[in-house]
Amino acid sequence: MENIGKILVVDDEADILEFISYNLKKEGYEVYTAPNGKEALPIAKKIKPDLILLDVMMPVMDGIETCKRIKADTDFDQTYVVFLTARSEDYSEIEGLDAGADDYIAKPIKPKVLVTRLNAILRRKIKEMAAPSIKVKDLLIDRESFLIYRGDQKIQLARKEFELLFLLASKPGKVFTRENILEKVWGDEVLVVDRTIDVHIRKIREKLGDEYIGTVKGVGYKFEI
Amino acid sequence: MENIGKILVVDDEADILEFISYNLKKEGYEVYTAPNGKEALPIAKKIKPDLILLDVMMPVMDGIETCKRIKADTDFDQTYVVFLTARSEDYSEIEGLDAGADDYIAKPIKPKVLVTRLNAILRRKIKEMAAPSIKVKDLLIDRESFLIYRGDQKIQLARKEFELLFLLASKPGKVFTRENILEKVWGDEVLVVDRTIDVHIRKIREKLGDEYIGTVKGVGYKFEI
DNA sequence: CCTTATTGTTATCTAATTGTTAATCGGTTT
DNA sequence: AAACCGATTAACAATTAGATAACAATAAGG
Repeated sequence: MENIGKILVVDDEADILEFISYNLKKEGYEVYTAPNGKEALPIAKKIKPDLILLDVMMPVMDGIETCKRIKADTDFDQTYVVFLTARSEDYSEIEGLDAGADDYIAKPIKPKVLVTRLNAILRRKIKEMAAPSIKVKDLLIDRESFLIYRGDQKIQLARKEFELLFLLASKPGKVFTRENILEKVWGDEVLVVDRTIDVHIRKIREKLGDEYIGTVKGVGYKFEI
Repeated sequence: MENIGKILVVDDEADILEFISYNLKKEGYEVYTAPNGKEALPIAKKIKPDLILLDVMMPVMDGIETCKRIKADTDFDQTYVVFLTARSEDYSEIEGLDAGADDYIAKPIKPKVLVTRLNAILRRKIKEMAAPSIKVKDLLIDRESFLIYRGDQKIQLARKEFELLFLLASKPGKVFTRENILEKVWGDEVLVVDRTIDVHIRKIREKLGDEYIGTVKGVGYKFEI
């Protein structure tokens, strides 16, 4: 699996650290760990993680304090912070929000929930940072206006169609498997059947012509160079 | 987080300085500090802050005096000054007004209040500095008179309708999400439901015709080029 | 204080988008 | 040539988002 992001996990219990770490690595994340807030900060400074997963209750420096320091540091403008909170400590939700956390995950942690939530958060992040427009062949695919320009012709695609084309066009020539596409365009919360993608591909071809999207039988689709 | 403005905070108490600084940075402001009026002036000269947050009671050079000097300097035409005043020192309100302050915040400071007030002030500032009128298609959208001119026809929009149209027209073609619109037109203190935007869009379309504002389903609205 | 205009909410209707299914096609394999 | 495979395509169904109208709350002006 490709490299999809760096995550720093901070928790004082070695078991939990390993459990989370294992599950995230399996997912393809680059995982770093720290046993408390104090040690976490310099590590974070160095590796610039995309996301920091922070236990609220820790010795030395707790999650709230760590989060505050992270959010106060402009180096971490691009870093998401997610709290791990025991369900009983729901007071932390208030404090945590105040400290600037971006999301919460309640303990006990289920691997599926963990991975799903983090995927969702990081996908959002990637989208926000994505280039607003792509130029390929004679097309300009423009996120600002959600239009495809071909010469002075404007072509309007439906939202999903647009996202799908945008994905393929973001790496012309690369074959995206249906699994890929599903994950990136639909997100893993949603469950749709494979054929749905084919149908959307067809709609795009109808609107743009057949010359842009190629089929690689048994593998997936790609934007033709 | 985007860069939304530069703020210079001037106070002789290091604790307060840090407290304010932290809360404003969290909000995305670029924050500078100074311990008194005398030191504040050269810093202000250099960084040209959008807003100066000024404690009234300070050694070396107090807030009133500092404010007078700032307001006397044409370099700071564009700079807002907000006083921090202890509730008991209400006399300062008179003096402060006299010195040309734009607003007051009473100590003890609550982070929410601080941030909300400054956001409001700076939003107002941004609006005031924005181009007073926009020409798009056959429309002249004029802030001075809050009127829309089409040829020699004058069209009157309600305030919110005007602001909304003005926003969309400020970047013709760009799609604004409802979230975008809410933030820019309503501001984050107010909470209104998404449909409200739709209704305002409809009102604008009623008054101007359907050809100006386009809908991008699942995304938002845009001013049609 | 009353009236009116503005602003905001809600429920219903409509149309576009999105998703499913199944028949069909074209190429490959046996 | 028959069976097989995955992709294409058309037709249809489900879902969702937005338009709209009618109404309620709030603010502004006389």
